[in-house]
Amino acid sequence: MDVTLSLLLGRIRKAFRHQFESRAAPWDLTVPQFVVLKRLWQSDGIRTALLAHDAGADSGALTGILNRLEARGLITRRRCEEDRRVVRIHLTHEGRALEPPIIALVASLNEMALHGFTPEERDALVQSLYRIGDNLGDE
Amino acid sequence: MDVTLSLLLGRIRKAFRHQFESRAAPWDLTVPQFVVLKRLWQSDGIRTALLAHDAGADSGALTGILNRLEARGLITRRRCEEDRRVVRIHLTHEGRALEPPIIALVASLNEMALHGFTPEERDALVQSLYRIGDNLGDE
DNA sequence: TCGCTATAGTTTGTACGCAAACCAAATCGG
DNA sequence: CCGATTTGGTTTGCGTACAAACTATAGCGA
Repeated sequence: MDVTLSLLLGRIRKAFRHQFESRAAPWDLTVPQFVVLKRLWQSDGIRTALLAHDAGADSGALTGILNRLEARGLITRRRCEEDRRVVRIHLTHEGRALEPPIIALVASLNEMALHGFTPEERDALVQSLYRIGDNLGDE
Repeated sequence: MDVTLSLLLGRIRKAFRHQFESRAAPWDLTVPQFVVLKRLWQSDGIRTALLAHDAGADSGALTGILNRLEARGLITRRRCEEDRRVVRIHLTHEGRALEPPIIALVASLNEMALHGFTPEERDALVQSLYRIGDNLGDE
C-alpha cells in the first residue's frame, strides 16, 4: 500500500473530470459548476453560504463560479430583503433546463465508474469512503 | 447512491489535504509538492516529463512546482548534455533530508484514514479504487 | 545540407481551492 | 442610542490543473 491513497484518489478524480467535461462539452460545464447547479436544482433560491458549504467550495471560490454561471445566464443573484447582507441564488429558465440532460449524463458516468461492481461491492465501497472521511475529520 | 461519488471523493481529498498540510506545516509543503519529492526520493535525476507523468501533473503545472522547490533550495535543474532539450531534476541535500520525516508523516496519515479497517477491507478498497480508475479510462 | 516535423519544457490564460484582508449590514452590550 | 463585534459576500494572492501557444533542440528525408 505504497500508493499513498491520495495518488489513487487523484487519478480517479482526474479521470472523472475528464469524462465529465468531454461529455458535458455541449454545455461547456466544469465539475464544480455542475455541483453548484445540482444543489440549486434541489432547492432554488438558497443563500450563498449554504450553497458553498453543500457544494464543497468555500465562499471565495463560489463567487467566481457564480459570476460565470450568471454571465452565461444560468443563474441570477438577488439581495435578500429581510437581511440585506444575504444574497439568494436563483436558477433561470436556461439553468433549470440543464437538469435532465446533465443528471442523466452523471448517472451514466457513475454507472461507468462502477461497471462490474455487485450491489454489495458498491455498498461496501461507499461505506468505506464514508468511514475514511470520518477518520480524517471530514466534518 | 445520489452522492455522485465525485462529491464523496472530493470531501476525502479535501480532508486529506487539510490533514497533510497542517502536519507538514513545519516544512511548508503542499500535497503536489510532496508527490513530486516522493518520486524524486525514489529515483533522483529523472527527467521532467517522467516526473510529471508519475506525479500525476502535466508538464505545465510541474514547471511551477519545480520553480518553488528550486527557489527553496530543495532541488536543482540540470540540462542534459546528450540531449539539450531534456532537463534532469536533482535533489539537494536539503531535499533529500526531508524524506524520513515526510514519509513517516504520510504513513501515519494513511493509517489514520484507514483506522478500523481490517486488512481485507483495505485490500478490497484499494482494488475497488483501481477498478474504478480502469473503468473511467485511467490510462 | 536544408527544410519539415517531432519532442522537451516553459509560458500564458482560464478555472478552482484556500486563506486572509475587506466592506457592508446586522446585532449586541452598556 | 452608539461603538464594538459578528456575519455574509466579495476581493486578493498564492498554488495548482489543464489546454494551447511558443521556444529550442533533435532527428528525418530529399
